[in-house]
Amino acid sequence: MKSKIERQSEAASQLPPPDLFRDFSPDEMALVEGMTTVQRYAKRRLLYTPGETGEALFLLREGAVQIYRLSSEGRKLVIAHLLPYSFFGEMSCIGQGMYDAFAEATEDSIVITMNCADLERLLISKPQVALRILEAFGKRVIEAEQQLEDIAFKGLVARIASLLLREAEDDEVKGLAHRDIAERLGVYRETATNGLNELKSAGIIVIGRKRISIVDRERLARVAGE
Amino acid sequence: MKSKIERQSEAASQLPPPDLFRDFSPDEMALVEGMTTVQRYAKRRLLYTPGETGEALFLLREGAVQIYRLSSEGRKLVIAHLLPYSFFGEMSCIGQGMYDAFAEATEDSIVITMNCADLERLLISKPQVALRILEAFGKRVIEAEQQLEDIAFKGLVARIASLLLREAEDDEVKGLAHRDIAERLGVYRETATNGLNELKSAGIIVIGRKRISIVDRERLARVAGE
DNA sequence: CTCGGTCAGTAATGCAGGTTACACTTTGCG
DNA sequence: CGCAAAGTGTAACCTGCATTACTGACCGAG
Repeated sequence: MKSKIERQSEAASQLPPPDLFRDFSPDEMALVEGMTTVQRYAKRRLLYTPGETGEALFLLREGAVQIYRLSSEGRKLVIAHLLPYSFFGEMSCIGQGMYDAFAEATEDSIVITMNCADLERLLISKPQVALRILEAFGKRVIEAEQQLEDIAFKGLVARIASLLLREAEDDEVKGLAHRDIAERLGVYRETATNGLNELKSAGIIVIGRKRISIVDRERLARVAGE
Repeated sequence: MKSKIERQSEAASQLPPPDLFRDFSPDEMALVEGMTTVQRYAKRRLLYTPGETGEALFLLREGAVQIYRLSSEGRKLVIAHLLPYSFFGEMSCIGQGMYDAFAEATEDSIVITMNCADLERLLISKPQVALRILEAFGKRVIEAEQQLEDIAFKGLVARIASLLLREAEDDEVKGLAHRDIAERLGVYRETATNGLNELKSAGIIVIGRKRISIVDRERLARVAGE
C-alpha cells in the first residue's frame, strides 16, 4: 500500500505543470502523504452522494470527476467536470459543500482524501498551496458562471457547438454519447440529438457512434457565439 | 483620508463574523493599508466593465456589488451578488477573471483595491487570510452552481419563490423592483411580473411598489422546492 | 403643478425545447 | 450466436417563456 502511494506521487510529480505540491521537498511530500489517503475509483464509481455525512475533502490527482445534480424527475445536470488537481467535496471549513450534488468518476481516477484540519494545517504551513487552490477555485467559478450565461442566453445549438469546441481534441470528440452531451447541457437526450443533427445538416460536423468530427471549425465557432 | 480608513476598519472589525483581516494587529493593518487603495462607489456606479485592461483586484468592504453579463440583445443576467468581504475582479494571478462581466455597486460601497503581487505577498505572510478567501470563493461556487440548477430544473415561479425567500428580511422584501428580480433570474420583466402575480393570486405574497410581503412563508417554501 | 421617468399590469403571438412514444442499429456479454 | 442494453433517429404534441405592444399609476425634480 505504501509503495503504491509512493509510486503515485512520483508519477504525479513528473506530470506537466499544475501539480498542487510541485515545489515540495520529499520530506514535505512525506508529511502530506502521512495525513492523507490515496484512493482509486473505477470509471462510473460514485465518490460522493447527497446525504453522505463524511466531512471529506478530495483532491483529484489523476483521471476525471464530474459533479452533477438530479432534478426531482431524475433529469441530470452536470455542473462541473473536474480535471486533475481540482479540489472538491464537503468542506464546510472552507465554505465548500456538496449539498445535493453527486460526484462520479468519469474515468478511472486517483483521489487524495484529507480532512479539514489537515487542510488548514497544510495551507498555513505552505501558503503557496493556498494560492494554487485559489486558482483552481477561480477556474471553477468562471466555468459555472459561463455555463450560467450560456444556459440563460444561448440557444441549444450554440451551447452544443460551444461544448464540442471545448471537448474537441484534434477536431475529434470521442467518448461522448448524445446522452452525455444532454446531461452536460441539462436538456433531454432527444433535444441534444436534434441539435447535433442540425449541425450535421449544415455540414459543420460529422456524426458517428460516440464520435463527432468537426469539419468546419470556424463555422462551429461562429455558431457557438450565437 | 487616513482617519476615514481607520474609522472604516474599526467599524469593520465590529461587524459580525467574517472580517478578512479580523485578527490583524494594528501594525499589520497599517501594512495592508499601505499597499491598497480604499475607494468609495456610489450606488449604480460601475466598478468594472468588459474591456477594461486593469489587472485590479477588489475586496468589498462595505455595501453590495453585483456581477452581471449582458446578452447580445442587451438582456441582463446577474450572476453574482456580492456582500462584504468578497473578492472579485480581474486577477489572472489566481485564475479569476471578469471576462465579459460588469461589476456594479448596488449600494453605496467601499472597496479595497490591490494588485496581484500584493495579494500574493499578503497570502504568504498571513495564511489565515487565504483560508478566508477560499471560504468566500467556495460560497461563490456554491451560489453559481445552485443558480445553475435552478435555471435548468425549476420553473419560473419556483425560482421567484426561492429568490424571495433568500432576500426576505422579516418576511419583507424591499427595494427590489420587478425589473431587478427579472435580471437576477435572467428573464423578462413582464415574465417576472406574471410569476409574482401568480404567487399573489395564490395568496402567498402581497405586492406593493418595490415591496413584497410574504404572507405564507411555508407555502412559498414549498413552491420554491417545486 | 406638471412633466418625464421609473414601475407595474396585461394581453396576443410564436417558437424553442420539454415530454412522450416508438423504431432501428450497434455493442457487449453470456 | 443470441439477447439485452446502450446508442441513435424521428415525430407529434404541448407548455413555458420570449417578444412585442401597449396602458395606467406613481415619484421625484423643476
